[in-house]
Amino acid sequence: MNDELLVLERFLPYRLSVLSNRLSAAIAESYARRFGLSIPEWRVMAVLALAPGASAAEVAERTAMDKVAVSRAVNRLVSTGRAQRETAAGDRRRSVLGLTAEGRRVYRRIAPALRSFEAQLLAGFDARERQVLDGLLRRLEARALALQPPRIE
Amino acid sequence: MNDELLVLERFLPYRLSVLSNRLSAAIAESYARRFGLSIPEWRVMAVLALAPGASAAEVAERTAMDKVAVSRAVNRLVSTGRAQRETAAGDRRRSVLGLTAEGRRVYRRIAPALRSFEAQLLAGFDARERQVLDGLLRRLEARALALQPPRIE
DNA sequence: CTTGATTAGTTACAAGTGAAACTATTATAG
DNA sequence: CTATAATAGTTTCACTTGTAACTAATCAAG
Repeated sequence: MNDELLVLERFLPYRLSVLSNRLSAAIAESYARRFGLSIPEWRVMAVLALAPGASAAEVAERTAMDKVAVSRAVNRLVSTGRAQRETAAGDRRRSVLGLTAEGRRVYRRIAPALRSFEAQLLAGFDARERQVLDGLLRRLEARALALQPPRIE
Repeated sequence: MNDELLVLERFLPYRLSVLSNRLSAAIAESYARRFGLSIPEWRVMAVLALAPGASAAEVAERTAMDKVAVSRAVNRLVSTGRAQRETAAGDRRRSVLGLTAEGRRVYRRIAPALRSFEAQLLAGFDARERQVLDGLLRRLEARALALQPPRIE
């Protein structure tokens, strides 16, 4: 294979991008249709369900979103009555975020459907294969963080 | 593990999204800095390098982009002198796209750097592991296409 | 204390994106 | 042949997103 050429369809970052976009689009379309949620909003909800009381920075950390995106998503969630924002007692810069009862209701509708979607996605994979996949992804994740960006001269 | 909960960090579509975004961002930043190319522009170039004479629809097909994005990317490439657009002889709706000499020059600078980035990303993987990864991805790609979106009631 | 640096989060603006409407051309049915 | 439908690609408009600048609060050095 000529070293000067790059076949997009075989280029790992491209394949991951296409696969990931297809999955995200299918998933996002579902909760957007039913609840008018965007991807950032859903991600914030998913974190707040497990980490109630988190600050915006913690949510950003755990969702791989930046703080601006979190701020906007939280605003929409608050204005639709799905999340609440208070000010931290000890540090009035920090916000204390959480789902409302309504937010938890929405979450409980979505989370199981997504888990079952994931289960179907992995339906053809036995336990060993899942472990292998997990391990390979874990190593790719680590390398992606450590690697230097391509140097183009 | 409670079936009502979804741990974002272990949810496969989310992991793929974060991994893919990190990789794409690192790569895109490189060719953006050096050549002012966006991701859509680079993808179009990558296809045209291998399939000169393709139409916009063929490019859209092979890059998983929609036709609007292709149209805009081609416009920018043409205006920066990296691609050329002619009208197909037999069908004047269809365009015949290709890289200019300058476009090919840019491509030859970028493609090897990206291949070497991919090589580094996979540096810790032996031949068998690469094959396994390829096979697992292939199956996920197939399932992603076949699967029905989550049904949220 | 008080001043400068840091941190949390928001706002503003420019650029990018997607869906739908549109133009031009070719294909098809009657 | 027309008239209608379908196809290729572009334009438009509303919306999202990303970067940088900003505000408010806390921290740290002197």
